[in-house]
Amino acid sequence: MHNLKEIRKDFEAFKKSLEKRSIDVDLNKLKNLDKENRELIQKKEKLEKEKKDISKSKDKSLFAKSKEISLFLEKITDEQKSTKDDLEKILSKIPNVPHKDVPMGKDEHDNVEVNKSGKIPNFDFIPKSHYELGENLGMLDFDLATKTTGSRFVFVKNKLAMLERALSNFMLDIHTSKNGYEEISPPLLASENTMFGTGQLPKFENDQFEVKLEEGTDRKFLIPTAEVILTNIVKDTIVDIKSLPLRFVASTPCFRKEAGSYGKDTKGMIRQHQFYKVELVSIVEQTKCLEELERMTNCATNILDLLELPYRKMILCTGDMGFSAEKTYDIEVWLPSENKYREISSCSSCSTFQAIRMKTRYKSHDKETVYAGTLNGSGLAVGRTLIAILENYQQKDGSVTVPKILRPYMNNLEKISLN
RNA sequence: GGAGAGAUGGCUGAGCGGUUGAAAGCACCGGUCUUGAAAACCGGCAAAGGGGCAACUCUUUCCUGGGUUCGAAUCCCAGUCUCUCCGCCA
Repeated sequence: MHNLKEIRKDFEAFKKSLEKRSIDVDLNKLKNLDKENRELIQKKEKLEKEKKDISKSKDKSLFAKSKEISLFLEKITDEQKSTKDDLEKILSKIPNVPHKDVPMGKDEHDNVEVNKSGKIPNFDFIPKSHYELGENLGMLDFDLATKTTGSRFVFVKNKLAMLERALSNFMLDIHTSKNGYEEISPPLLASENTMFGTGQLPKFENDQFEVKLEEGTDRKFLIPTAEVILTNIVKDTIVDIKSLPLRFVASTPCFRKEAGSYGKDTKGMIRQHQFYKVELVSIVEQTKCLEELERMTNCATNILDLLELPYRKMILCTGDMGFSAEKTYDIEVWLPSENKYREISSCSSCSTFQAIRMKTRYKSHDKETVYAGTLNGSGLAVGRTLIAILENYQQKDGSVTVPKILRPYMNNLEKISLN
């Protein structure tokens, strides 16, 4: 969320900075509501002061007047409250402003490649897709998931289930022992307020799975990413600056409705309603966001290096960035069957955008209370890593070689095959 | 599910109708002392919002939302959460 005070300082500049992003918000209305709101506040405070003075004076002759003021004050207060609500409603739906480094663009076609890494495998046969490989091995079962649950779910079985588990453990080990992240096993449900904090609500309610609970109780949502729950660890707190940066990692299932992506990636497990992801979250001093973004992205690509998977790093253009981000790198892994790179990680700096929503602050070195910076990134999406391994490590006979670094996590298994 | 107890500043914790934004302690910051540090002593230290170029000033906030009152952290009602005991399930 944006700081109204900052917006006010230079409204035109703010307006301009958002032109790069596709937004459906009436910024002029925002400006007017802000003005109206402040006028009402002044009126209100004047009355409150009057009332307070009377009560302090303990002058009985003025008590009746105070009562009168109360009545009027009630009206003004209601009016101010509803103006404030309208204001917040608009404000909460405005996306973060892109950082200057971010290239202008409309959609994913305008993203810019930063670098490539790894060797694209050369096959002397036509490489199969991950779902062909998985189904032939009898270790990916989409039909079974349709039977028990519905579309966009999958059963991962046998050695591939083991591989999935190995991937999680491997990634967690690297991030905790080498990259300084603290491992967390968090709740998978988040409250409405938590979802608001990271920006999933109110604008993207349609993408979320809400859990049906008893009437009258607080709403709860299945987390679409561990980012939500890990970032909100510092919700409503003034963090000790000495404890920064905070770095958390978790491997959790993620749940997404994927509304609006009907017909997209319907085959295979690229786009599922449920998938495992190892998520990295950093809470930093607001001046250190971009520095941390580079670090975090390196933590993610390091996993691909270790797995010896070819990838490229992209910087997202203004039109393709997520709601809360000021700058985002996508890491895309090579998928032989599609003959192209596909997203396997997304690392974003959210500047103070989420911190303002969550009320996460710290005392800066010059003793000011300021908002923290938050970052999140996948390190990596486990399901898609599984796909990448299947496709890049496939053999002519339909078996799959286990990447060397994972073998210790799989009883030294070297090959996944039918037998 | 039944019975109690509680929710106060970064933390611990007093206050139970009127200069209480809130005692005290810890933590933190500044100073004296010290070769340096520790200790001791002195001083400072909440957040959000409004007005002002600024010094500064005003308002709100003691879980949340209502109510009583000229006046509420303090009284009443509703809700949320936490803890203890019993039951139930793991």
